[in-house]
Amino acid sequence: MTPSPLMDEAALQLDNQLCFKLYAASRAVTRAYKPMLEQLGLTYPQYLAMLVLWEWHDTPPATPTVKALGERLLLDSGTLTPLLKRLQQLGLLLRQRASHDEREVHLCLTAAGQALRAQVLPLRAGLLCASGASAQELEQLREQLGALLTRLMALP
Amino acid sequence: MTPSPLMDEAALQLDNQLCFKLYAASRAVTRAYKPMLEQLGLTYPQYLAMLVLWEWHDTPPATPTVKALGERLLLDSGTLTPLLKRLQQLGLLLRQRASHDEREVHLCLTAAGQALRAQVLPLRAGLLCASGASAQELEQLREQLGALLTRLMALP
DNA sequence: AATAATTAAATTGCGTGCAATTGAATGGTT
DNA sequence: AACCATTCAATTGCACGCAATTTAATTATT
Repeated sequence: MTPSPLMDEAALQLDNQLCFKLYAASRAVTRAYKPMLEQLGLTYPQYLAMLVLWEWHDTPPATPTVKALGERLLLDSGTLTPLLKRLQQLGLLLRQRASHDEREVHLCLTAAGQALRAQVLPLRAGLLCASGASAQELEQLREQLGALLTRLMALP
Repeated sequence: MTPSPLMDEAALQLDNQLCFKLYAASRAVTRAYKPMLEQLGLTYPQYLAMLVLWEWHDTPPATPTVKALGERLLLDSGTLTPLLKRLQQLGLLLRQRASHDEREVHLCLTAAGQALRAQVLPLRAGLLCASGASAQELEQLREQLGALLTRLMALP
């Protein structure tokens, strides 16, 4: 019988830390995405931002604000502003002030930004597949992470 | 019947991305640790480094090298060197060149570094407990992440 | 022994994350 | 209308992560 790793000294062993596994797995996934993202010329957070913009390009808001994107990715303007400037310099999107509310900056995919999407699906196909994990297993993990995330977001 | 999120256009929706859930959950956990870590005066990566040093202080290597710590945390010297310098400035450890091999830098906990450990257990008690997740659920998630991590590390 | 190859840290440069502040624009109140 | 509070981006400062290079020390080869 294995004693619960949540009690006593074993509680502080690195291998018993969910937090470390999460931290390490997240970086390992980023590393796994690296070869694919180099093909696209994107960093990992830039790719996530593009995923959202592609998704919203189909079902509005077609040109979301920085704030809306930030709420989706759980990132603030301190992170997003420089990231979006780089995506703009890559020619993938435009950042334009809303005329009806000069505080807002709307993000508008360029033709190149839209076209890039087509390159992703084939590249992505070989990715987690290469990890050797089953689709079912990955989906289960994703759902559990979603549940944890929901609880953590309700905390403070 | 829900179609598999690994096929067609839905494959690129953010909510279907394991990678995003992992990325977001990892940052959310770091956020959840924040109040506790402020009590300790540590950042999250610094805390993970201390966890390893505390663990090894009991069962050797008592004074591991930067390389050994890096292999444990999956971090390189580019990240660890400045982090360890900060821990040294906090008075928690010493960095000293090995006399038998001047390339190696060994990490030696100070009395203050060892003493800090006692503060962690009580603080940690209220943490994931506050997340509302069961210990069983967290342990299952940790094991699945470990399995994914193992596969991802075998990749390139 | 001299040279080449390897190894361990440190350094450099860039792109996040995030707290905190700033600045401009809007909305609400009196 | 004047004032106040709120909101949205941008900015600043600091600490990671990580690729790439550098430096110094050790080991392997010849």
